[in-house]
Amino acid sequence: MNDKKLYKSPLDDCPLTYALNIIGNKWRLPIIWALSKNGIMRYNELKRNIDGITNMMLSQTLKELESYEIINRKQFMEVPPRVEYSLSENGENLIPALKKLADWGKEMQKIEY
Amino acid sequence: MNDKKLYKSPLDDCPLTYALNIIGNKWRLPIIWALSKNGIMRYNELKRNIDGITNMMLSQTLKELESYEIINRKQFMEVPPRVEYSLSENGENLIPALKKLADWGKEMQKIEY
DNA sequence: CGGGATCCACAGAGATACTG
DNA sequence: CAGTATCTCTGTGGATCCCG
Repeated sequence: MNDKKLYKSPLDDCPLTYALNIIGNKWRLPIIWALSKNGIMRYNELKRNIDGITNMMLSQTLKELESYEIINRKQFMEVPPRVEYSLSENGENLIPALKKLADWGKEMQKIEY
Repeated sequence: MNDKKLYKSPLDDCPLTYALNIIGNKWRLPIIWALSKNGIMRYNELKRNIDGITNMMLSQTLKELESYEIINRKQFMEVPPRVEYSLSENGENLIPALKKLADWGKEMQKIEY
């Protein structure tokens, strides 16, 4: 399961660098954001919600986020298959920090160019 | 000056994505962090302080941060040349948000693996 | 001292097609 | 429905050398 996990810097001394490695990839934020807004979501629901993401990127990123225990994956043994994703507690704890960053970003957008 | 600026997504709708594009590059955080700790710093001082950074990466990243108006560059017409860098107000405003993220990262580091 | 120019390597993202 | 497997390509970072 956690055979690979981080592929950036293995020895993440700085907590800030560590955090940014987690959310820095292209599709992680969109997924976290979507789950934060909608609560529990299924695979194809996420795919429809996140514009431009491919199956490969979605499933790969979901697996990574799961390995960080930022999201929960709940699989139902049914036909057709059903899998539900949601933010874990770690994931929820991230949201306020992201909001702060977003506030800063909003101010920045106003003054640039 | 701002002939190129962003080379990620030109139309950054989301303020969060916008913020992450700004701080997401490899050396931007280390530079911001160093300036936040030390106040005013000279070029070679930064270089000594940031482990592993090359001239190219340092000067390029400084220019980018300057174009975002996150840092100030003050050049003195002396021989030998002297240039001082420091955080601008935008840069200072970023620090609290980063601290929040770092707090989260610290919690994450504790529970993983 | 404080950079700039050029060339190159490689990780990470994308396209496409297939499967339990 | 919920994913995987390959293969390719581009952007970002790095090495090295040069300049005012």
